[in-house]
Amino acid sequence: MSTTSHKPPVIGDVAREAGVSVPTVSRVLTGAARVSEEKRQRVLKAIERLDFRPSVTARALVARRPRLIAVLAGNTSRYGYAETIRGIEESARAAGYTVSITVVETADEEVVDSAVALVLNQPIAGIVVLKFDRPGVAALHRLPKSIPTVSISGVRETGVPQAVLNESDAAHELVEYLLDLGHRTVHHVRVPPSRKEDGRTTGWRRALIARGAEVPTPFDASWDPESGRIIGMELADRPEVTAVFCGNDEIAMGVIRGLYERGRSVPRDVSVVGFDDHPLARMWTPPLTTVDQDFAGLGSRAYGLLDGLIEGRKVRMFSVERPPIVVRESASPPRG
Amino acid sequence: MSTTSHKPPVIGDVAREAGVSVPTVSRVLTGAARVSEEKRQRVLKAIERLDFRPSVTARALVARRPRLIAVLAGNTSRYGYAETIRGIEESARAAGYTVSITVVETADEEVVDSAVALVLNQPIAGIVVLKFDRPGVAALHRLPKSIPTVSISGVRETGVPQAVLNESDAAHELVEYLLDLGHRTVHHVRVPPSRKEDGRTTGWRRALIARGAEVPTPFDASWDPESGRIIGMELADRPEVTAVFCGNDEIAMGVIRGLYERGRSVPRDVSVVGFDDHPLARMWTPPLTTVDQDFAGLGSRAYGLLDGLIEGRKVRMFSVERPPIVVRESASPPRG
DNA sequence: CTGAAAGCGCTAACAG
DNA sequence: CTGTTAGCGCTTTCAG
Repeated sequence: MSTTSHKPPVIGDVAREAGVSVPTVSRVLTGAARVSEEKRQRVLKAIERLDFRPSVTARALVARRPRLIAVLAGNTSRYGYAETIRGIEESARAAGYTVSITVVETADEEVVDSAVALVLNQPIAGIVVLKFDRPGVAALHRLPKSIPTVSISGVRETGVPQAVLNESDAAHELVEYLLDLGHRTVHHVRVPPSRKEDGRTTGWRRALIARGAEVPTPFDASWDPESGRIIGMELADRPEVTAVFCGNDEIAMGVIRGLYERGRSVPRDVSVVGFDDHPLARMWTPPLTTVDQDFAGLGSRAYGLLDGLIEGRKVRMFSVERPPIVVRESASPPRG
Repeated sequence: MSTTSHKPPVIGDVAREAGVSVPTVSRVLTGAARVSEEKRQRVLKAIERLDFRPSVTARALVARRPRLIAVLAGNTSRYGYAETIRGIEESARAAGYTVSITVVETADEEVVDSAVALVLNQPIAGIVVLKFDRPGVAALHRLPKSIPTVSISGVRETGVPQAVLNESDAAHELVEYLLDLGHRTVHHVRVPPSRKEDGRTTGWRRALIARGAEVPTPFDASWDPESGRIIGMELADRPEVTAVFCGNDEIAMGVIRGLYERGRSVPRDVSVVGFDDHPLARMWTPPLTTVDQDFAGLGSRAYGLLDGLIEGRKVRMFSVERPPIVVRESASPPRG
């Protein structure tokens, strides 16, 4: 006398349907022990007939460790973020983990706390926090120490294990390249920093100081290319500006556009370089000189560290990589 | 005599530490019933001291419905995908859901099945599948019917409830615009279609036929702008090509670059239009004429449908929006 | 208000 | 091989 309920079937329903005990069903489900072929078939049939799917929650409660990795980020769709997440997901998936994403919109306490609460409300094996911006940094600070956590950043910092792209060295090299071209100094348009100063800005500053060049006040852009365009228009009115180092390629494209709208040509009138090697950087006119950041690889390395933590292996605190600069056509010697 | 174990504390530990029963701890945790202020404080202290966090898995098993929404997509980092995911996550988070992402790399059966298995291996409340490509379509077909599912697409199709951006109408309008400018026909470079033909291509074809224009064979690009560049170079050698409608802005930018590298100018020599209104479309030289696709809104609408399904409300099968075209400077009347 | 008792759905340990 | 017996960690009756 089966009650036609509309709730999903449970293992007991299958057992009854197949005329076996619950553990026997479990055995065919997990393959943990041998079951006679006959009962096995009956069970399989019953499972099919009932469209039964074991409750992952119940399974998790009994034995299995969580197979979910949470990513906390200030953003998901901008190039660097999206690629980093892609790298994490790809590696995690290969290892049988699912990745969840929760964005931390601002660094406000409430916002951060509610995002963190959301994350902790899932059965997670570990957390990756993208520390590219203020919200990311804030989130990291609110996470309980008891959960395996790694961070991703553009600069080495103590705390949890960290995957980093050494941005300051790359920026340093890029600025030196500009200086070597003959520019007296290099102006800088930065993206929203994660703390006082990001690696890109630090590298720029150091290179300038090392060469005894003047260090101009940086311009502040948002993540929107449009903000770069506005700054580009301002820059167009300042003849002393001959070289500009932008915080990322999208901003560089905006800056170039702004310059162009004000009648200045790149690189003839002013050289502009970016950072990241966005897929469109090479399509731009002129093709952008920039730094090739392997974000997907970065995400992948972060997963590697996290996996070590989860498995209880001894993991090193840093996985650092030095991104190479890629010279194209948006920078040249200054005029005259 | 407390055993100093290194396993995370459970509710029983807290109860012992506070000198109360387990249900009492549970009551202060959930606020489900009144607890004397004194015991309440003792419990809170014990929780703090032990750094206890209730097992979400156990909680889920007892009562709570899953608070995880899975997104299945062929890709996560390309503009349209990333923005759509952002829209889903934003709405889901506002409603207290976390979003997981799993990529379906190809439409191969094994690949699709393992991605689907990964998703079903989490306690999920519902699924949204991005049906922008073959892998997405394939994944949708392998999903059990018993789980609330919605899809996102550029064209109306029967099946599960669906959020759609009416791409064919927009493409139709864009092609008409080009024809009105005086072009005899419009060539088409398409991105990888999700089925025989995508809405963008259908709209293009229909517009051409409606006007009695010749329908040239479309060119096939990948998602990589570089593939657009290659095609652009080919196009440069064909003087009969005066207008090109590209499957998305990134491809359009590649096409323009290829044309440019072969000495042709846009829009003077050939008009090129894109699709999506990528943030860089407006920065491009020339600024791209395109279709303004509200991907984030699309994701948000998809979440709305899914939420209805999860809550058991009656939900309509379609949430359709018609994206507007945005005229900028990459298209003009043909020369001569 | 509060403790004892009874599960949630599944797997593991233990006898046969 | 297979059924019975115990839980996993938490919430929810159900008596007091």
